[in-house]
Amino acid sequence: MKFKEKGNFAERCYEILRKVPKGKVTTYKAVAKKLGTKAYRAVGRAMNKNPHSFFNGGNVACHRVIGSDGSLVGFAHGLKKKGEMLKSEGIEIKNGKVDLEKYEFKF
DNA sequence: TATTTGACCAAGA
DNA sequence: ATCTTGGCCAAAT
Repeated sequence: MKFKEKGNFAERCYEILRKVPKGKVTTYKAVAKKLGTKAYRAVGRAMNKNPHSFFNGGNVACHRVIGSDGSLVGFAHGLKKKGEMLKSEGIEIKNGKVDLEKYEFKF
């Protein structure tokens, strides 16, 4: 009984993102690792789709996900917007980057 | 079914 | 420090 359950992967990502408290951020790598995979890219791609975005009535903080380097890699509505949102949550951004040491939320 | 893509990452030049 | 290359995995086309 091997159920591939494709599509479940993305759902998992959203669940994890929901666990990230306000004022904290996580990295694609961390999420992928949590899922027990190395599909960093797949995670980000799932965010791009983000069926649970705030605009869709969901509550997945896709903007709290950043690169392992602390950079705001990308955002569906523009990196600029992403930075603003993070600042609004109390996260300090320096030179377009976030201090992972301070704001990275560990599961 | 096969190919391409993507909000990544690490290493090399 | 920046740019390029290769590798990784899942979803889209």
